[in-house]
Amino acid sequence: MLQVYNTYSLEKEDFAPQEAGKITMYLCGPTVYNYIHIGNARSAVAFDTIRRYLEWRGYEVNFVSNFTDLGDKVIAQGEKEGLTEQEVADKYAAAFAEDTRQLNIKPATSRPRATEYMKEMVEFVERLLEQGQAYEVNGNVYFSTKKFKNYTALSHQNMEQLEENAAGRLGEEDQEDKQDPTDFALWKSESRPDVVAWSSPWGPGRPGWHLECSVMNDQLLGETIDIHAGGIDLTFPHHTNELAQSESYHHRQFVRYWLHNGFVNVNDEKMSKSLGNFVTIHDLLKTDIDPQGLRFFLAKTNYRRAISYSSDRLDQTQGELDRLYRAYQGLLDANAVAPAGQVSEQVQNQVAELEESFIEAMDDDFNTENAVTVIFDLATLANKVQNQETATQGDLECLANRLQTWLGIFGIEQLTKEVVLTPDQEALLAERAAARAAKDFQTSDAIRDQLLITGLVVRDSPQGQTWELK
RNA sequence: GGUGGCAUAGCCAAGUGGUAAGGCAUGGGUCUGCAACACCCUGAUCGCCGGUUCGACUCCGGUUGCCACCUCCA
Repeated sequence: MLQVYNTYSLEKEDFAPQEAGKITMYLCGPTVYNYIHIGNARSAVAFDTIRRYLEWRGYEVNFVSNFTDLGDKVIAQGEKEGLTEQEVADKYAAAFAEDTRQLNIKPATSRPRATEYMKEMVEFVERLLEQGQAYEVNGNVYFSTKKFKNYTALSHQNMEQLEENAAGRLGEEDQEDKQDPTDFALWKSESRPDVVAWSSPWGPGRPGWHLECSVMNDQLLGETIDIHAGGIDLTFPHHTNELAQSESYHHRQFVRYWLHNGFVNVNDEKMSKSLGNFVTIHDLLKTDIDPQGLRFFLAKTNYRRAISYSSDRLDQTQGELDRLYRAYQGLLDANAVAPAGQVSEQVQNQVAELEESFIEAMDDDFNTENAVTVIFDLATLANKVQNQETATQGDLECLANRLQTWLGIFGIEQLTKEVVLTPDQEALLAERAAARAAKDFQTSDAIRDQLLITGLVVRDSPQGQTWELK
């Protein structure tokens, strides 16, 4: 039985979607005003991994994730780069697509943009006004938090505390307009002449930051969705306000399971733009790192746990992944010379046992640490079996298949590395093979060192030389 | 101040009452002409104090340190 930790209840709960076999899932996507950093990518990777697991378990997942393509940050970036809001959004949406492609994140079922839902957002606000949940002042529309019961249920905050904190930082304008310091904007008037604004019954303006997610959920997934995901920092105020809006609008449960991912830390601090301790995926991928190593680094830690980022840790993870690559490659190599035959009962049983463990781990709120342990157990088994003369092609294929499947859930799908040899390397390898045949080990060892300098690790086996990129 | 979370070997980390999974690194061994790969072996009493219990990393109380949210933020 799959269990997930619900931020709303602070407990692991049995997971059952509204409709058997189908899951509606929404992930809060980025504001497209800049390149994403490792922390942003973690959220995308974590929930992509969860999605892949759910799909492997047979669910059909309708996965919606948005782009916020308006707002102060987009405007400010536009001024900095001399671009319009639209141009900024397009540029960084494209960059997001490229970064996430390299991290092998599956495209969302739908990727809506806020500006595509202006009409619906205005209608949404109108209805909240009609219902008396909101009020309009000077072209701004605010949501009355006090008129929504259990406003703090998701964030587990204390309403009095929240009010006290909010009161202490109200701007002048807010002070005049807001009836209560905890009220939040559904619509903000915009009168600056050179800034994009949308028309509304309350005059030109822009939607409040939480509105788009409520509206897109409503439009694309329905009144009640199964999973709503995002970073833990979104719990308050973003998700709190979304929930308040949507449930006020529909008068029914908005989200069945709230899932929140932990941060990527640098020196025990949250990676963030404001602290300046961030590394963008865009820059990182320019280096010679293996994108899959980065993906594995982000995916192998349970989504709720904090990840400490450092290049040393990234390297360590790469070493782990390389071991898995080698196990897989070994299976393929062995398969080429193994006798044909069905999978043996022993291998079948061992693999079945491992699969049970794998599922048990992932069913426990996506315990990826334990799932990875199972993958390593499988790799060890694969390494042993491929060295046995009795191994059949059926055995090897069975093991390779499982390794591929489970790593695939983690988003690691390219398990073999295509090595393109330079003419020099080819010549050296041929020369070395000849030297070895002549038992001229001094020459062959020298050539091995030479090849290592060119980035090629050469190994000898009974079948001859093998090589891989360093 | 309020709220949520974390603290296990050099590093990453599993484990919620019965004498501490796994990976990386280290050291030793087998294999190898040598090496690499692979395989085998090798390490911690679980932040601290107290309590409950036949027995606690695991429950309870306290304490220390760290992080996050309460303002935009994955």
